[in-house]
Amino acid sequence: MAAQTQPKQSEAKLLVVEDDANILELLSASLRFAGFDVSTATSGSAAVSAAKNATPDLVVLDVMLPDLDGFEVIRLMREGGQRTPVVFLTARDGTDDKIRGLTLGGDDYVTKPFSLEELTARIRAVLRRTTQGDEEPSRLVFADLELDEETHEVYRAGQRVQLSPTEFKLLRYLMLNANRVLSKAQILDHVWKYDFRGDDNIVESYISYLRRKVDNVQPRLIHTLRGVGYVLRKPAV
Amino acid sequence: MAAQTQPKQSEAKLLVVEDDANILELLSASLRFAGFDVSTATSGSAAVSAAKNATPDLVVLDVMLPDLDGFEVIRLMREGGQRTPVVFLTARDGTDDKIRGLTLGGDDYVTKPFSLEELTARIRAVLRRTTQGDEEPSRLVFADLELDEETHEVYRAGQRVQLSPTEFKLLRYLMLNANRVLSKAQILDHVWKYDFRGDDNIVESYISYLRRKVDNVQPRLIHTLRGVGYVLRKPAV
DNA sequence: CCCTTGCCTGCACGCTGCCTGAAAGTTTTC
DNA sequence: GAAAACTTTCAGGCAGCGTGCAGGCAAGGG
Repeated sequence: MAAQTQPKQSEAKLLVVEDDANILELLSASLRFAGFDVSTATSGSAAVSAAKNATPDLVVLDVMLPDLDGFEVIRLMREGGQRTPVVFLTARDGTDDKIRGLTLGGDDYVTKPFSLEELTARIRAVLRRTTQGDEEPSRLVFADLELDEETHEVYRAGQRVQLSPTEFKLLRYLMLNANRVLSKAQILDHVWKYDFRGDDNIVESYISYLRRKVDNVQPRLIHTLRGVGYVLRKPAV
Repeated sequence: MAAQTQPKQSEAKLLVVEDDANILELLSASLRFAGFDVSTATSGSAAVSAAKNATPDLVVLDVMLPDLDGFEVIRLMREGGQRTPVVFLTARDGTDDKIRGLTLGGDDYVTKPFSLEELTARIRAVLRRTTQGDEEPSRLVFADLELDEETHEVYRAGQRVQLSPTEFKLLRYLMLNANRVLSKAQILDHVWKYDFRGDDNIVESYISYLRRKVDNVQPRLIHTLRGVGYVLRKPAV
């Protein structure tokens, strides 16, 4: 495992609202580690008052809560004059029409089960577009590799490359952690959904796909460290 | 065994939780020797209260415990507001799917059987990244020999050298104990897994590999003390 | 000076970890 | 509802690695 101080947007204050203790723990541990200042609540009413006191920059909000649902929570918060952006966590139902139209106000949502990579990417995106003065670019660059988080476009040596969703998430994770050695377990924990029960081999497969698509030219950027993991870096000097 | 005052991070307080008496003894003895301030517990509930009282900087935690499992222990500790980082000890079973998610939040894990070298390296890595102000560099330097614990890169006289996992661990152990004479038995005990039952000759073999790869230039740094052991040091003046 | 002992290292064997092609299963798209 | 795209699993193959063995060499003592 490697340290993971996210370059910027760290210290943004997040309020995470989730009643499932396991998921709350999962979220708060990894978001704190990603550099956010995290506070938590486990019910709708607690969330409303926490939002009043803590004035978070963004709320991560499960829509399914024991007392009020997420929409009520937001309504109450906004009646109080707060216009805090929100990333909702929703069940996969799909039938939940209320979710539709959420992205209009600059908010976003992620369906459960999600991957941490995906959630943090959404959080970063929402913060990026709600923070005026947008110092935060949506384009990741490493060597001659470029990845645009907004348009989902990827270029290697100027050439456009088409990636599948999982390939894209994996590459983004590698780029965000360039020069850091990542174990397969770590990659699995961040890039795959938290309920994934497959084995490490799938990481090998996707590394293989990525190599074919974006690392088929010199210099090679994706390196294997046998028995340890993978790392995105410029070759040794 | 020789004295082994680790340069820094010593005096960090560790809580070691393990129900197997032999392993607990092995761990606490060698971690104390490595300069840590070690307290112990042999059950999950004892661990929770010990953590409350002793406020350790890091917990070394077997996931398999007679009463609560390691995950419960951590959840209880964190519900109590403690954010202590953890290095988990897990069986190699693989059947334990709870292992997923362990690398989140800056924690890490080591599978049994492990080598002491490996465990202490993980402990140091976790402490390094959870201690703010990170005074602790991940780079070991001795003469013109450099070893980066995070990227696993090794340089001799500026030249990049590729090492196998065991070669890397052995060199790290030598560098951490530079100027200290290490017997073959001692090296075996620290660098190889604790259930290794082979003979001393394997240490000779790996010293030989290391010499070829990183000690093939002047001045020679790896020295044999016939009948005693090996030592990494600059030649006598 | 020779013998003993400890150390060095080339070699070989088997194992493990990794890569990748292909098939099977799933989801999305049209 | 069919086709396409994507995800996941499986298995074969390969290279790197760990380990034991044995021959040779060097150091030190008698």
